[in-house]
Amino acid sequence: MLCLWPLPPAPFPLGEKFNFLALSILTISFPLLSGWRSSSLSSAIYSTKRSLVGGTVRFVGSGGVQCVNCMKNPGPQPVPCQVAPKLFLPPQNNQRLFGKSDEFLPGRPLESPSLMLDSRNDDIAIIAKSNHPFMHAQRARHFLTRPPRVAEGAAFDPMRDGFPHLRVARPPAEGRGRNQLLPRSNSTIVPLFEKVLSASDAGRIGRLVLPKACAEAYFPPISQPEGRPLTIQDAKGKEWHFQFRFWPNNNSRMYVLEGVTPCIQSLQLQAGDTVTFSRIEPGGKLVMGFRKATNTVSLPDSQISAIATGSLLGDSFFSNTNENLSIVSGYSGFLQSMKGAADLQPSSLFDHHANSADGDVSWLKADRFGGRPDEGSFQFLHKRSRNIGSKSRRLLMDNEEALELKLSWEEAQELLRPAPSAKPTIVMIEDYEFEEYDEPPVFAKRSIFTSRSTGEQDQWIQCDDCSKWRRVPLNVIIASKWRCADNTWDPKSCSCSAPEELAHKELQSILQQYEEIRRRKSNYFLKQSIPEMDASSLDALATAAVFGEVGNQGAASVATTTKHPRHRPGCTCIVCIQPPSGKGPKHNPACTCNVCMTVRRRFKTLMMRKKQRQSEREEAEASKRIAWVGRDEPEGSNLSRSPRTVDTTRDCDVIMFDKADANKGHIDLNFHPASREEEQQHGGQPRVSMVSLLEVANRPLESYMKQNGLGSDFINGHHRDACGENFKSSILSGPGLRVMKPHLRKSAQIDSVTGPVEMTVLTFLPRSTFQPNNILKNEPQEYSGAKLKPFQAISLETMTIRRRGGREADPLAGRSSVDP
DNA sequence: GTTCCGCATGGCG
DNA sequence: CCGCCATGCGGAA
Repeated sequence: MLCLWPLPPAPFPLGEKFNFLALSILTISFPLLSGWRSSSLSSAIYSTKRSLVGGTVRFVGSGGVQCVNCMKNPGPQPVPCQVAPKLFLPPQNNQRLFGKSDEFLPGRPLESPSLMLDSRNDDIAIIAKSNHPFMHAQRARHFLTRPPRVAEGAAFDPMRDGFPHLRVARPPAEGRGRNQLLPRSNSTIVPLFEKVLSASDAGRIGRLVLPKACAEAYFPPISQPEGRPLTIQDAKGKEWHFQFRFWPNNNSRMYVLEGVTPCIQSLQLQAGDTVTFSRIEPGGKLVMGFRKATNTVSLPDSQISAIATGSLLGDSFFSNTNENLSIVSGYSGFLQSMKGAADLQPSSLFDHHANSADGDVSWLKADRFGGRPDEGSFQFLHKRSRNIGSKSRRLLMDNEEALELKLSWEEAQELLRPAPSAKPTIVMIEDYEFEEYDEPPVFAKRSIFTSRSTGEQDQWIQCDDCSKWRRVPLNVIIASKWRCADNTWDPKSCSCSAPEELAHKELQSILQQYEEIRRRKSNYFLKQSIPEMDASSLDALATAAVFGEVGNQGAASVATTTKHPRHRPGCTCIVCIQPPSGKGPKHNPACTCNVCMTVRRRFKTLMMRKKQRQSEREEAEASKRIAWVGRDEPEGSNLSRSPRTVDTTRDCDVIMFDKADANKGHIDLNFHPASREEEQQHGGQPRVSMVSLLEVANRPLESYMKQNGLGSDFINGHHRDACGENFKSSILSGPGLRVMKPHLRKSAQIDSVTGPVEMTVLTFLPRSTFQPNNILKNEPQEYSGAKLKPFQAISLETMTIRRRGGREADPLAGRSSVDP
C-alpha cells in the first residue's frame, strides 16, 4: 500500500533546493491486526508539491501500525478496518504532517526498555536497530540549512508546530487529544534529525559533530561552551552520558557531542552509519537511534549529514527488536509519484531491509538503478550529484560508488577501453614503453574479438535484447546497452529478427573459448595473489603463458584479438600489424614443449638480464655486458629471443610471442606452440634440443646464475635495482594477462623462480600507482613497493604499459653452452 | 608517548 | 562571500 503524505507547511522559506529533496522509498509492513494494515510505503522524491495524499498511522507499543481512522484496540481478533481506505487519504485542511492530526506511527512492537519513557528532558534513548531506516531521506542539508530557528530557551520544544510526532505505545483513546497522551501509554516520538557519521565522528576522538542548526533547534540550549550533559539510552536500555557542547568557531559555534566513543563502539558504528536523534513526548526525552550502513548500502545522500526530520516531516521511526515486524516509517514528505517502484531492481541495501519485512522494501532502487525514475527522481539524482562535496564524496565512495564499482580488477579491465579520442604518449622507462593517456578510460560493453585465418579480425557484441551476437567493426566501442537495432554497420543484422551470422557451433566454440580464457586468467590471478609462490608455480606460470594460445585452438577462425583496445585501425604498431595465428594443444603445467620450456628459460634469461644491468650500473662497463651476452646465448637462435610481445587485448587477451620467424623480424601475435614445434621439426632448423632446454629450465636458477657469473643476492630479494627490476617484474606479469597488482610482493615477483615470465602486459593502471615520474628519475627508493599504493581497481588516471618489444638483445643470445 | 582538548583551517555548498 | 563542518594541529594533561 502506498502511503503518501503531504508536506507540512514549510517552517521556513523553501528554496530551490527544496524542490529536489530526495526521500527514500519506504516500505513498511506490519501484522494485520485489527485496525492494522500492511503497507508498503515507497518514496523516492520529496517535493514541495503538496498534492500528495496523506495518511495516518500510529505507532503503538504493542507493535505494528495502527490506523488512526479505525483505531481498534490491537488485539488478536482480526477486525477489519472499515475505513481502511482512509488510512492513506489525503488529510484535510492541509494539515501538517504529523501535526495534530497527523501521525505516522510505524508499529513494531516496542519491547525495548527504551520506550519506558523518562520525563527527563535531556535523556535520549537509543531505540533504533541496526539497518533500520529511520529517516531515509538523506537530504538533510537543505533542511538543516533552515531548521526552525529558535532562540535559546525556546528550542527543544517538543510540541512545536511542524514537528512530526510519533506516538509510542497505545494510540490515544478516541477523542483523546494529542496533548493528552498519557506518559508510558501514549507517547509520541518526535524524530529530530539524523547524522551520517563522518570519519571523525566514528573515530576515536569521541566527538560527534552535530549539525549546528539541528543542535540549536532540537537540543537543549546551551550558552556556555561547556554545554551540558545528556544522557542517552540505547535500545537495550543502556544509558550513555554525553556532553553536549560547542566550540566557538569563526564567530559561530560548532556543536559537538562528546564522549560518544563508548557508545559508538558499543553499537559498532562506523563512518557512514547514521545516528538518529528523536525525542519522546511528553517529557521531551531525547532518544537516539542508529542505522547501520553496509558496504552495499547506498546512502541516498551521504553528503547529507543530518536530517532535520522534525522540521519537515519526520514520520520515520525506528525498528524495534521484533524481527517479524519491519516497520519502516514513511518519511512524511513523500513522493509525488510512486512510478518506478514497481520495477525496482534489487540492491543489497534494500534487500537487507526486505529481509525483515513482509513487504518489499525497495526504496531508492528506482533512483539508483534505473527504475525509470519520474521527474522527481530525476531531480533527485541531479540534486544528489550536485551536492556532493569532497567529504561527502568520500562517503559516497564508501557507500555508493564502492557498490557500483564492485568489480574485480580483472573484470574492470575487461570493461575498460581507452577513450576514443585518447592519444597515448609514449614514455620510455628503462626498456619499457609506457603508453600514457591523459584521458581516463571509458567503460565499454564487453565484446569478443575473433580473428579469421586471413588475419582479419572481428568484434562481436551481444544484443541486450535478443542475445544474438553481431559483428561490429573493430574500432567500435559500445558504451553500454546495445541492441541489434543499433547495428548500423550491418543492415542485414540490424534487427533482432535477423538470424545470427555465426553458426551455433561457431558461436558455442567462441564463447567456450572466451570463458575458458577468462577462467584461466582468473586462476592465474589467483595464483598471482598468493604472496609466496612456490617453485612449482613455474609450470603454472608457463601454462599461463600460453593461455592465449589455448584460446586459439579449435576453430581456426576463432581467436581473441591481438589488438590492444587503444589501437585503432591504421595503427602500425608492432602489435597491430601482426596477424593472429596459432593452433594446437593445450599446455599443462608439466608441459615440456618447446614453448613451455622456452617460457621457463625466458624467466631465467630475464633474471640474468636484470643482474646484468645491475652489474653494469655498478661497474659502468658496457663492454663487460657485451662479452657476457656473447657467452650467454644458449641457443643462438631465434628461439632465444625474448618474446616480444606485448600486448594484451580487450576481452580475450591473447599471448603474442615472437614467432620463430625471427629472421624476418616477424612477431606472431598469436603464436602457437604447436606451430613453433612444427616449424622447428619440419620447416626450420631445430636449433635447440628439448633435452637441453629441459636441462636449462630445470637447473636451479641460482646455480644457473652462478654458472653465468651472476650473484644471487637478488634471489634473496636484496637486489639493489629495486626500482627497475621490481618494476619490470611487476609489469611482466602473465602472458596476455593484465597486471592485477602492479607492484606487490617483491619477493614473489623478483626472487622466486616462479616469477613472471616475459610476457605480455597491458593494463590500465592508475598513474599514481606507478608513479612514472619517480620511475623516470630512477629513484628506487621512491619506487619501493611499500611506497606504491595498493592497486586501485578503477582509476580515472590510467597508464598502459607495454613491454617494449625486442629492443634489447636477449642476453642469452648466442649462448651455446646449453646447446647440445 | 599518548590522549585529550580547544581551536584553526580549508573545502564546499 | 559566508556559513557549515570535517578534520588537522598544537598545547596541555
